[in-house]
Amino acid sequence: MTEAVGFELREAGRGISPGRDLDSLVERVLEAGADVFFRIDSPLGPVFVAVGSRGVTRVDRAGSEEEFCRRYRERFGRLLAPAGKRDLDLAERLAAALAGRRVEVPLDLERMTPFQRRVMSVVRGIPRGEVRPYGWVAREAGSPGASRAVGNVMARNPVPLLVPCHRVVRNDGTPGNYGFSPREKVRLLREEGVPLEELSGSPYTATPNTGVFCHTTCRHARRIRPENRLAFRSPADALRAGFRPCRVCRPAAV
DNA sequence: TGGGTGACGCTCC
DNA sequence: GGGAGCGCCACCC
Repeated sequence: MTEAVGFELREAGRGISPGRDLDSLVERVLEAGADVFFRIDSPLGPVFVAVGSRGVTRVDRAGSEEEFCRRYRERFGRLLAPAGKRDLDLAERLAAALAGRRVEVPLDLERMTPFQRRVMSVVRGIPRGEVRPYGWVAREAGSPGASRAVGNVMARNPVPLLVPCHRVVRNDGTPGNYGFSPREKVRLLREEGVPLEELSGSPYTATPNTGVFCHTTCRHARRIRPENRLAFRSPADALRAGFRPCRVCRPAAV
């Protein structure tokens, strides 16, 4: 079981006492004055995950343990101690969340601005296998037109995979950039079953049967049979053709 | 405080 | 079709 999540069975650091999950880990974090880190296999390969008293603070690709701890200390001003056997439940939950499954994992985004937190919350809600454009994220976060600012937030996402910034793409349906490289973004999206070729150039899909148009990866759009599909390049085009936006994926403001 | 920056988006050519 | 140029917005220094 432990091998399945790639969790390192290392004894806990100084001051860490027994506990079963996040609540008890929180108590121990507060006692020890140090946050706790895990090394877990993920779709990005092995990553370090740091957890503080309020939740996950950082996900980063695994280099050396020393380097991760040093950078964490510089950025957060806190020490890191390796998680222990007692933290297996949380390690498994983290592994599931990193793999894109819907698992409750608290995030500590205290250091972010209100706009950044709204963006993170919107992006966190994009389901596996679906993508949304930067402009849509900006609108849903309450700042229509701030798509470039959304890109800035994504570029500094402290918890990649847990906040799936790889599911945010350009308005024209092309993948756009990614912190770990655009190729990595494409790979992650393919693994999640996103039809990138179909998406590029026709990011919106409608059907005359209902008069509704969706983001092409919306779960409703993906049920439309090929012979009933109409592709659109923009919400404006779909609206002009007389379609109304889907109430689930909200491709346009109503 | 204000100018520089950027994982964007739109228009023009 | 695709690249250049510029606007936009939030954030940083």
